[in-house]
Amino acid sequence: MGRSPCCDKVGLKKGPWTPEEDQKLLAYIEEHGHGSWRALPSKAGLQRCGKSCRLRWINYLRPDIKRGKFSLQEEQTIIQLHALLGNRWSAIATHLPKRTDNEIKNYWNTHLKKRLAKMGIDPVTHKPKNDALLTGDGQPKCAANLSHIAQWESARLEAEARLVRESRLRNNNSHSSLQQLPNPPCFPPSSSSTSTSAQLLPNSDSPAAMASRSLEALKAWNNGWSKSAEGTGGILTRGIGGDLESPTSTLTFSENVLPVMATGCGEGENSAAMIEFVGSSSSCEREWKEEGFGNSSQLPEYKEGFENSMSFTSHDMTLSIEATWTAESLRTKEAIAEEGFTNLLLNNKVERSQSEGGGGEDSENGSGSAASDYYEDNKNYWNSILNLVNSSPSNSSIF
DNA sequence: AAGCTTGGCAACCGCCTAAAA
DNA sequence: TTTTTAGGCGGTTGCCAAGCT
Repeated sequence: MGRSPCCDKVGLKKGPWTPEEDQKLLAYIEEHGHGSWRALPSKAGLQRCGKSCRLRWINYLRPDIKRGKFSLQEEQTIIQLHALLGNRWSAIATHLPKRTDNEIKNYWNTHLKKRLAKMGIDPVTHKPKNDALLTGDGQPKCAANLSHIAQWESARLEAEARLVRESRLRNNNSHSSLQQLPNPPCFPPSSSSTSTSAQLLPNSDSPAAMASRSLEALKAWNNGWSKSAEGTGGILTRGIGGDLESPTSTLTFSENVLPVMATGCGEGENSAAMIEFVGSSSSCEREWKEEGFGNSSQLPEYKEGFENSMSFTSHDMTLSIEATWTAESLRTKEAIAEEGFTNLLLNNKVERSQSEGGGGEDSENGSGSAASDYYEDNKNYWNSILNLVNSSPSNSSIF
């Protein structure tokens, strides 16, 4: 039962804006700022409701709007963030500063969604539609892991975003110019079985206390990473243990890993968050083994995909399919920057489906290839999402 | 050339949330 | 503490242009 629309008033104009109306609105805002949108139309001499003025300004008249075709990089960013955030267009738009949420939403609905669907990727779940790795009950075997990982990473990012925001508030609490970021909605979804950052950071506390606790929480989080990394031969592996444990998710941080980023958002960080899929990989691997694939060294396409397609340097493919990006992998960054992650991913899909062609999915015995590709794509896909987010502007209001 | 279909996009609508009263 | 209201968000609609028959 929301409020009645603000445009009920008779006599208010609806529909497309005329150049004259645009001019009036533009002139008024340039001179006075928009102030109260509700009061603006009468002050500006417009027969429109405030909401309509606001939309027109935000989506069209604002001077810092970039219009026209979306670049490959922008497409990639949208796809990646959509995989992580879903239809939260305003959050996605914060990573494309010159694009409006409406424009992104439209572009998704008219272009990207269809393109992904064409490629056989479910635009909602970002997973292959005809999943050859379905379990008996029709659930993708690794889907739950991916979902959990995304949820946990989201929670972590939320905490980081809060921390940054709160630190700034703390440091600049007298600066009214600081833009307030919107309070993030509860995320990850309620299905998440353990603590979320929302629980870690109760809203009732003062910003300073919250910042302090945020810091502690993040320290604990990151300490956990580094501690458990000891003895893993340089690959920092951490099950989300203790009170942050997720039953299915395992993330990995690496101190010396260089981020493979196609977006150009991040450059030179020494630490990049990367999903190692240790939990999911081993479970997937176990499942593959159970299905007669033996060990993962019998997944040549998987390894080849790492070495060629994404230029990974693999470590011990047999044990846990752990892989990391080393300095050698930097060429990947350049390659991807040229080719674009989206193309890389989507072309892989196309080529694969074409090569599988005619006979469709080899869902029986031949699923080794599909399984490995699926796994590889998941890893690549989500790693790149996380790298994207990790290298995003610190003031991004992603949540 | 005319009619029809499809795709793209601007704008609207309804709901939610947080702030103000 | 409760109610009201402005702003914001995501879903949807409807218009228009381009392409097709």
